[in-house]
Amino acid sequence: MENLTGDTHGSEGALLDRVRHLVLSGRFPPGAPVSEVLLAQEFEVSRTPIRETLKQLQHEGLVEIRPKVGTFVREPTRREIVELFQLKECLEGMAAGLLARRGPVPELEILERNVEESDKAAASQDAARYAELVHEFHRTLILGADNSKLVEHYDRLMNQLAYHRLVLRTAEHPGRITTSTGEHRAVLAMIRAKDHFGAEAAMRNHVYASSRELLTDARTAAEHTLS
Amino acid sequence: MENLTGDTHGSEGALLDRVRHLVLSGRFPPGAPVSEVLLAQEFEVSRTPIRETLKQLQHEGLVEIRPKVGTFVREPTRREIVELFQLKECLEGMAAGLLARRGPVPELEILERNVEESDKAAASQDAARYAELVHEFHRTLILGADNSKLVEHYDRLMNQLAYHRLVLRTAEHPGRITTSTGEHRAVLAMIRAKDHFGAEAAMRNHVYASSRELLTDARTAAEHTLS
DNA sequence: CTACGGTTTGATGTATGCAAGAAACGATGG
DNA sequence: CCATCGTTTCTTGCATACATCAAACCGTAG
Repeated sequence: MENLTGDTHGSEGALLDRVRHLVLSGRFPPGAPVSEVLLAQEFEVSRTPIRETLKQLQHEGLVEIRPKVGTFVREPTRREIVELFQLKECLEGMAAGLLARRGPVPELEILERNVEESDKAAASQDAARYAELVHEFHRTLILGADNSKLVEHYDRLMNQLAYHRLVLRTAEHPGRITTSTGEHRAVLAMIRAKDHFGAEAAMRNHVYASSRELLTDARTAAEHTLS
Repeated sequence: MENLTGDTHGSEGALLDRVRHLVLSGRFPPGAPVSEVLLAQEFEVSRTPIRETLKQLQHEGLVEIRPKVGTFVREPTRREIVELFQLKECLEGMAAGLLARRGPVPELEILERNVEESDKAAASQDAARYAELVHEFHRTLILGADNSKLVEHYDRLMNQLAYHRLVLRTAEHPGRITTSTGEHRAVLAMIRAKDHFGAEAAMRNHVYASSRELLTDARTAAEHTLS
């Protein structure tokens, strides 16, 4: 589950990943300032590489840099989250379509095994394992599209969604587990049938359903917090 | 035609845009080294802001930074270009669909006027004006989707496509002019009819056709260069 | 009590100096 | 003549010092 984005550019990206992980860990509440000197002390480096890292994170949408003022943890608005899910739907639908066109590729077998494992995890009510498998399914699908630029944009998108904070809650819905696996199977069936059009539609439908679930969940969770 | 991306973050982005413009101007051939000190002298600033700028451009895919070696103008491979056009098709199709759902919005009138102007430009064989209008059409469509994250990803995508180098050649095909406008009209008709499904399909078709044209053009251009 | 202006403070933005490493160059041995 | 190894040189990578600016603070006047 470590290294979600998969971008380890040698030794440089290590710092970026560490800072990103720190920001996403919830140690900084949304809107909190992220001081350059504090991070520099934390990671025992100078401000210069920290600055570059923060610029990257700003580009990823994780933090907001107000010039001459400071860097702050960015809390995405509900609207932005909806927008990001629309994009997710678009990109993952595209991936499903492309994968369907490719024919029999090794990624298909990985996806097959994934749904099998998902069934086992669902049967044993292993929410953590199930969430991991869901993540793996989506990422394998993206990788299977064989489009490196799609992967790049998808990674950026998922970073913007602050993956850790949002998506992992899906597994907390026991009812959602079977539904999700069923939708995964539907997508796979379309891909196997080389129906790229149907595969795209099925994937879009799945992403849309998941996002709706997450969004209503977030709303009720927020209401619970308020009450 | 300046400021293609529209991202002028106060005074900071100015340098970024200038460096990007310089890199895209063809003054550096693909693969050429982009020295930090040279850029620093060119823009009369220190190496520090130049470094940050180059990191951004690397993130945009315009340059490649080899650690401890240098920064080099990145020549996208043909495959990458194809991948980017696939993404373009996906994103612009999504935008057309979203715009169709929105109903009557001011962007629609802008698009209407755009095709009118395009006809005029085509009639007078004003290739430059036509190219400008084509660009404006696509960007208005993206903006009309009312999805800020889509705009961000689209801008990044267009930067990666090294817009100046590739797309502006479209207008050099006299035959393509009318075809393109016709496809624009088809998309607009679907949007007016609130057929978001058809709008997306029409837009995808248009982007695909344009990309095919550009890619074959690039191939023949390369062959001409070689002969 | 409130509004306003000067000051202080703390942050970022930039410039510069030094260290480290990779590629190019040349000398040397075969 | 060619391969190889040491050296040189140019680059980036990082650390530090200074400049700059925004926001908070406080004292004062109304």
